[in-house]
Amino acid sequence: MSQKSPSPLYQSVYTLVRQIPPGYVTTYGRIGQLIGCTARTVGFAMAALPSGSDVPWQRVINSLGKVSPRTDGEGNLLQRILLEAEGLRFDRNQRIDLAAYEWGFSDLEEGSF
DNA sequence: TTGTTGACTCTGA
DNA sequence: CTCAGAGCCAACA
Repeated sequence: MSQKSPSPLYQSVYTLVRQIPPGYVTTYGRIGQLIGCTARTVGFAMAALPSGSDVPWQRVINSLGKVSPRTDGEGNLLQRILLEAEGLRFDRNQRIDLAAYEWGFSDLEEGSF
């Protein structure tokens, strides 16, 4: 059952995002460095992500700790709702405290304090 | 093949 | 801290 549509690179992104536990978030750049690509490529993979997928794309945010202004429009709003349901805390400017919620891929990235 | 676009990040002011 | 510009890689026509 090989999936032909998406590139192997995309699968790497999705697989990595699936490893994110509930209540935690990560940034595009972090994933990009782990898979060996730039943040733009990671965001591109997310954009190609179909609705109803098993990938918690909602836990993927930008380095600013905020949801990205998707082209869909209401997508960023949905992301905020989903993250709040996970137990995350949003700032007055809809910003998340990465220092408390950013997941460092403990299983893949050792150390990190 | 080239050119454009995109859910980003970095550096400078 | 915020705002603005440039760089980056990958997919699509």
